[in-house]
Amino acid sequence: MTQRVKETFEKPSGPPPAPAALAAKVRTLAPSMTRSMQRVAEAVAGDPAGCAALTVTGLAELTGTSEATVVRTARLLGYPGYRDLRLALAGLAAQQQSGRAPALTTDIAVDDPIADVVAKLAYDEQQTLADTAAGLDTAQLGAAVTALAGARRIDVYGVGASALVAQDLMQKLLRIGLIAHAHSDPHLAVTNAVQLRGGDVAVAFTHSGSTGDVIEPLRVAFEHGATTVAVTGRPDGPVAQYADHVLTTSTARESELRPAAMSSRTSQLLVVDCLFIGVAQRTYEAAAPALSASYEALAHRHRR
Amino acid sequence: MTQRVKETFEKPSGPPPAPAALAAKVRTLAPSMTRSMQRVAEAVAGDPAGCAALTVTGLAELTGTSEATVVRTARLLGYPGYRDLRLALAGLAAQQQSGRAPALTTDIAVDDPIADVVAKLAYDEQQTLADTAAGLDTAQLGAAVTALAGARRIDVYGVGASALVAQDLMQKLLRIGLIAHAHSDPHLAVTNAVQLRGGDVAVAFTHSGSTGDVIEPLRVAFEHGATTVAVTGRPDGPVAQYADHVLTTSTARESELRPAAMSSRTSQLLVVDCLFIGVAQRTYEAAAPALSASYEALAHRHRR
DNA sequence: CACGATATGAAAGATATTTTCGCTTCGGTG
DNA sequence: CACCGAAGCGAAAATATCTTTCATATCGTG
Repeated sequence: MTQRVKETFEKPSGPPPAPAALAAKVRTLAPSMTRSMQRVAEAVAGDPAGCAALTVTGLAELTGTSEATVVRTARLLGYPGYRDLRLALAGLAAQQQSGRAPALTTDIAVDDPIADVVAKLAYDEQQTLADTAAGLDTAQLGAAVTALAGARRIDVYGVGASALVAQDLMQKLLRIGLIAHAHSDPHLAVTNAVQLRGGDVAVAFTHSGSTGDVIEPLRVAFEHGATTVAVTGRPDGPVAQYADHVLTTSTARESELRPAAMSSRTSQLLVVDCLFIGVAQRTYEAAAPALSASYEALAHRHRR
Repeated sequence: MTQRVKETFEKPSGPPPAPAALAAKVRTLAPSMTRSMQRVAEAVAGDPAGCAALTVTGLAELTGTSEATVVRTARLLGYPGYRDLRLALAGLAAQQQSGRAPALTTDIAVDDPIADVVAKLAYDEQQTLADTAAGLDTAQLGAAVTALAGARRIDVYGVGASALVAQDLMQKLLRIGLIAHAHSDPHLAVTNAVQLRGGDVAVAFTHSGSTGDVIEPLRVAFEHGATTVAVTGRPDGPVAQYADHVLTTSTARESELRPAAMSSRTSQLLVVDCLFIGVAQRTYEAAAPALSASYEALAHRHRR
């Protein structure tokens, strides 16, 4: 068995920097930012139009940081430099200007009436979906789909809330005739990961990007030559180290009443759906009959 | 000695240069432009996005002119310099980009590019959320929340894709200190339902409203005096017969590639979240510490 | 409290933009 | 037809802006 090691760890190599996904990206990457960078990111996300009018030096002064920090932030957000961030900012500003009013989210309070809770939750989850869609790297997604579609065997890892997402992916893949297993028991996951080899695929779900119980089996799968996919909210987290393809899920603000698990689940499930549809497309000949077959099988279990 | 004068163009004194009116401005000012400037203006009006990516030098070369001419053109168009023209160009490009609607009303086709799949799925799920929120009966929801918050014991039923939703609800309820069990095995579900009595709550998830494996335990729970809640897409289906409270989930159109399970899951999960937040609000005193406690317990399982 | 790792900004270095300035062209004029 | 002046134009200098480097400051950790 050859020891696989990932060489480049910093360049996300995302194709073109996303235009509208900026706010989402800021939120997604915020945790991995330093204090100074967060100040810059905050300013940028808060007032795109205003910041677009500033030079590096200007923005540095405004945020009480240095030019270097501004450039670093721009890089982290996926642009080659400040100049390009600025262009994107101008674009964003123009969109907001012409488009609809920017989204403002209110937190859910303890004494909110139930109707408000429904409205706010629905809104937040819609936002999460939009952010996720905007932030998804379609190249990575396509690569993951290709790998899945041709896999001999697929393992899916996830614990806690992500275990359900893993199950969901497994169910869907099974339904179109692929061989998939979802593991939520870390020990069994590792035990099974050892069986994987080239041509197989391992998918790990972890919002934090640092869930040891999920990283471990992914690492084993990676080192055994399987194609590995990480679905995480922290594309720069430890899990990415062992992932051939990283799919980024969006992070919504969480509050006391709304744990992160809630929006991360929504986000992860969208990714699952995308993977599923993508694979179904690629394997259409085989998937179509399988889909209707499983539907038929269910019919008789329904009363009438 | 010849008196040399700094080459300046009159400021139109218009406050900010218009963003979208650029094409018009080019046409208006074309007659007063020199040949070289016209070439530049033409390029700019013809391909804003492309030009926004170019530096002065680049645009000068592209148009076969010089940097100076490019700057002069920018001035004539009302911008202080090329830099600002470039920003406006980026904004214009972004507007045009977002302007054309991606025809999201269509179904997902087998040959849709992956980017379209993402957009359509996200859009559909957003739609599902909106529909669900709009169609949810807050009175029923409130009643269900009240029942859950005061329950001695909670059973949750769901099979197939709904099993995951049931699990999700269980996980959330457990996290705030309630006693909940999710059953996906119909036999065990019935066996356990027998244990329920007044003050207990049973929740059933079934999109079709006619899944026998889920209706049966709910019926048993109902007959044993438990408060029963049905989350279904068919509020008039068989399951409603044994439900004290019916929460309606939305049904999106399904197609060959997009099974109903997909949108029903999204819809059901929103209901779960609403129930969860509702209960957390009612039991805030107990829930708040429980929430942070479970968060703490998880922390050490994360690397770093 | 020492240590290594990371974060940060000042200033040097590289690019991009703006200005300067002379060359060229062209139309009119003596 | 030679001459002149005005306007167009671009090469290159001057300036502004962006990027990189590097030394210092800071933080968490053992």
